Amino acid sequence: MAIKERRARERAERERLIVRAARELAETEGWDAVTTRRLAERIEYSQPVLYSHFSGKDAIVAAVAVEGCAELATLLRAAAADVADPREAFAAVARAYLAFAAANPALYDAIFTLPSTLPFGTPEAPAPLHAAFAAIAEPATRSARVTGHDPGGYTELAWSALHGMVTLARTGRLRPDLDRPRIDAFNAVF
Amino acid sequence: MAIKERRARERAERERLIVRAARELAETEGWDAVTTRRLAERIEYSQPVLYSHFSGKDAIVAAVAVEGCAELATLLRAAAADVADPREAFAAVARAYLAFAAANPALYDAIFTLPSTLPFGTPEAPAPLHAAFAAIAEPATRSARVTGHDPGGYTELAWSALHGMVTLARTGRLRPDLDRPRIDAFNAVF
DNA sequence: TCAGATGTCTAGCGGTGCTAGGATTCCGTT
DNA sequence: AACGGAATCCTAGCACCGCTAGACATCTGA
Repeated sequence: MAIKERRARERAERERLIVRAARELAETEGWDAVTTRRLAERIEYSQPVLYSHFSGKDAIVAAVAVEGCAELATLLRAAAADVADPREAFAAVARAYLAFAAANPALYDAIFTLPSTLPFGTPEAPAPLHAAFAAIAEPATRSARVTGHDPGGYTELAWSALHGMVTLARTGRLRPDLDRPRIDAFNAVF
Repeated sequence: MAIKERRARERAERERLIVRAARELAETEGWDAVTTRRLAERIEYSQPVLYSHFSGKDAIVAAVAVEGCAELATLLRAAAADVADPREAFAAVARAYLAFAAANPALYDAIFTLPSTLPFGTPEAPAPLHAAFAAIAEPATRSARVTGHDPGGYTELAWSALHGMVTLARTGRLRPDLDRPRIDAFNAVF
C-alpha cells in the first residue's frame, strides 16, 4: 500500500507546484497573464491536469489567496507583537499591511480584489482567512477601546481605509507625494 | 454642406447609443456580460462599428465612467450644498457617495475599480473626473481645517475609507449588520 | 499474463476582443 | 443623368480564453 502513498505524495507535490507557478506568474506578469495554457506549460503538463487538482481557474486563484492570507497573518502578528501601546500597535499593523500590499501586489489582489468565491465572513472559511482578519481585528479592537469607539464599526472602517488606499494608489488614483501625509492622517485618526 | 453635419450628428447619436447600451447592460447583468458582440447586437449594428467610435472595449468603459463621474459630481455637490457645518457637510457627502455606489454598482466599478486607462491625477484628465474629485476634496478640506489635519492626506484617507467600504462590502467581506456602526465610526473619526 | 483501474494527452467546443477585405451605399462632379 | 471615388458597413476570420470529451498509454493486483 506504500505505492498509493507515494502517488498521493506526488499529487500533493504537483498541486503545490501549480499554486507556486500561478503565484510567480501573477507576480511577474500580472493575473491577466495567468492562463490555464501558460500555467500548464509552466508545470510541464497538459491543461486537463490542472482540472484534476482544481475545479477551475478560480479555485487556483483561491488557493494562492489562502496561501497569501497565511503569510499576511504572520506578518501582521509579528508587527504587533512587541508594541505595548494599543494605538501604536495598530499603527504598526497598518504599516505592515500596506508594506505587504506594496511588496506582493498580485498576491494582495488574489486575496482582496479578484472576484473570488471564497466564503469570507462565514465560519466555513479556511483558517488562514480567519487568522488574517483576526490579525487586523484584534489590534484594531484594542485601539478602539482606548479611543472609545465601537470596535466592530471601527475595525471595519480602518480596514476599509487601508484597503482603499492600496487599491486607489495602485490604479494611480492617489498622489504618490501624499503617501506620507495619508499615513500620518491614518495614525492621527485611528 | 448640411449633409456632413447631419452625418456627424447621426454619428454622435450612435455614439451615445453605444455608451447607453453598455451602461444599461452592465447595470442589469454586470460588466462581464458586456461583450462587443452583445453590445453590437443591442445597438443593431455589427461589431466593427464599435471600433469606428472607440479604440476598443476599454474606451467604451471609460466613456461610461466619465458619464458616471459627472453624475456623481452633481450628486455630491447637491449633498453638501445646504449644510453649513463643515463636518456635517462632509458627512452628508460621504452618505451621498455610499448611496451612489449602492445604487449604481456597475457605474461605480467603471469609474473606480475596473482597470482603466483614464489618466486620473493628471491635468489632461476629462473635466468630469476633476469635478468628481473636487466634490469630495473641497468638503473634506473644509472638514480637515476644522479638525486640524493636513488637508491632502486627510482627504485621500477619507476617500480611501469610503472606497474601501464600497468594494469590501460588495464582495461580501464586510458584515452587513455593521453597516451602521461603520458609518457612525466614519462620522466620529472624520 | 492479463483485465481493469489510473493517469495523461490530443483535439475540440463555444466564447472573447479585435481586424482585414470585400460589398454596398452615398456623394460631388461632369 | 450617369459615373468615379469616398465613405460606410458587414462577413469572415485570427489568436486567444476556460474548460471537457474521449482516445491512448501506463501501471496495478489477481
